[in-house]
Amino acid sequence: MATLAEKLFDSLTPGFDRLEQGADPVLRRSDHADFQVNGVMGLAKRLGRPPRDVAQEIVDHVDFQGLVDSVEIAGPGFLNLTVSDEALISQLEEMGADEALGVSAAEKAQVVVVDYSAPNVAKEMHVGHLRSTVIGDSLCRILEFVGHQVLRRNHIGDWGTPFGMLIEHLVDLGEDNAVANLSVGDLDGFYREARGKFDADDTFKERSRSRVVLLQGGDEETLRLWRVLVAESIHYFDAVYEELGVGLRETDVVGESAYNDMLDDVVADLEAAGLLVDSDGALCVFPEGFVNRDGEPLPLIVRKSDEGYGYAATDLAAIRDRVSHLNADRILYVVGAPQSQHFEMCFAVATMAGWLNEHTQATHVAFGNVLGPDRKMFKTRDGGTVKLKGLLDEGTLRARSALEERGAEASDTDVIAHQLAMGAIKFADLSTDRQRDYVFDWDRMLAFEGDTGPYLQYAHARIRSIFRRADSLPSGGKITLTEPAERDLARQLVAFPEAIENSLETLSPSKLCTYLFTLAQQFTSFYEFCPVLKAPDEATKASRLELCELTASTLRTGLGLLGIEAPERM
RNA sequence: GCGCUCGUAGCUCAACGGACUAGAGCAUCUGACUUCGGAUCAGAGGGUUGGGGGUUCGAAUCCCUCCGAGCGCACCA
Repeated sequence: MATLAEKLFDSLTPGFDRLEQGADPVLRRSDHADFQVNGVMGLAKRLGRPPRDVAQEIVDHVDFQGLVDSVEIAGPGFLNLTVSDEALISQLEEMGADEALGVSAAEKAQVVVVDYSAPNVAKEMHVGHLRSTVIGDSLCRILEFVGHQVLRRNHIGDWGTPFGMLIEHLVDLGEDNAVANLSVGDLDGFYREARGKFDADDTFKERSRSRVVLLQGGDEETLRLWRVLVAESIHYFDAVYEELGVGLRETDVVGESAYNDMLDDVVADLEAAGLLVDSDGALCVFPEGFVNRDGEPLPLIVRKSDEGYGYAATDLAAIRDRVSHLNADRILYVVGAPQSQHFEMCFAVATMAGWLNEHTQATHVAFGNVLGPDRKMFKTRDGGTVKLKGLLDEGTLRARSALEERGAEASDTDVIAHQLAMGAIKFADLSTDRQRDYVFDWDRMLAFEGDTGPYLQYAHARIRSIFRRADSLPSGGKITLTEPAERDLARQLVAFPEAIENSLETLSPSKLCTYLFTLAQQFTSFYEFCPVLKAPDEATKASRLELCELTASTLRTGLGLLGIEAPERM
């Protein structure tokens, strides 16, 4: 269905086209009216005419067909549009009848590969994985919501030299013992012990090195041991995803090792394209525009001088595979900002090789670091990395005690505490612009006041509470907008599709967060001023119940797209 | 040194080249409880948008320059 903004845009177009074909009205939401048109000034300038005259001429030639109550020419040449209540109401009714709440499906459904989370085998997931996992998950949900086919890819670190020492450590412990060890979830302990022996014990170091050779050589027994490590780790990751409520499954895991067999082909392709240069024994591609410290061309090292492959080769193989076998139209990499140069180089090389082109695009969806309250990298008190699992558990504990303090209404405190905690953590993360570093602060995100996940969940729970007390449920009653608070709420409700569109365009769930917070705020204001169950008459009550229903579904749907649950009560 | 990202209220953040008051949230202060859930609402104070130039009818936003922060810059991912 068409959004209100689209309808207004369409009625404005003839007025602008008369004066200049294709001129953009630059229609925006406004504080001064419902919408404002900013395009007149630019157009007037191009025509060399006084802006207010142009504005008047446009107004004279536009038929809003009842969408607009008043058009006012303001300031240097703005058009302020006040939308008619009838238009707002019919928009709300369309929205209510639409499962997608007015969000139209993408014009062309694309195959979108979203690469996110990517923890390392035999290493604990830490805060660094939180943003990738949470942002990636939300983007997947939003993309699917508008009809794209999303392929989630968990590019786990399951290959490379550290596996020599890890496998040898596993052998030392004895397999059963090691598995028991790992399944407890103490992956860091396992890794640290292996590392410790590797640094301290020359024999162990030597064994590790030969083990790497065996692994790369495809030795069956070594591979079997490696698979044990990988399987145990994935099992552990799954538990974390489950707790976090993220849609990543074991079938989404396509780790680095999955590309081993394709690396030679990557080299062959690049060689055939004449891109490979031998530099100190390493096979490199030198994409234009990248220089090192000394101003010399910077290579992307495809094959190291020891003939081994590094992560650049794997990343290139992944692009090649995703384009040619998965038929991806788009590939998103939800990976930290520090890697941006690496991805720029990979994308440049992939473009040179012809894997990426105007039909298939790769985008690095970069995000900033997680900082502690001291604005430094978030670490534990003794300087260690913060384990993700511990963080999630702590959040749940904190949420539970907050619930108990307030005398929770719900009986299943454990479930609610968990939903609140995950909502708080995710919302805090998602609501900050991706690019920026973000400050992790329990007190703020779980304060349950202000711009937080729990505030949104609370707004939703309150609406559900009204329905529990109501003798009749919303049943498509006629909506009327008399109070200002009703009108403000209506205006915000119909803007939902714009919020989704905006999030998608910028690949920033934070836009959706802002929208939902404003919606929740406007709802609570409405709730304060407009009694629903004690409305002055039955018609008003029915109308307000409709507004409640629409708000509840919008909140539930919006939170769902962020990966946040909307409990019935709390 | 080069490159990328960024600098907005005491703190955490918005603002797609647009307006008469640069917005929210937290914190502070003032009101509102016989409450459809006060985890709330209404209101107040708080800003030369890091500094300086420029482009523009109009700049937090674009360009230049300086200052400051973080990250990256050849065989680790």
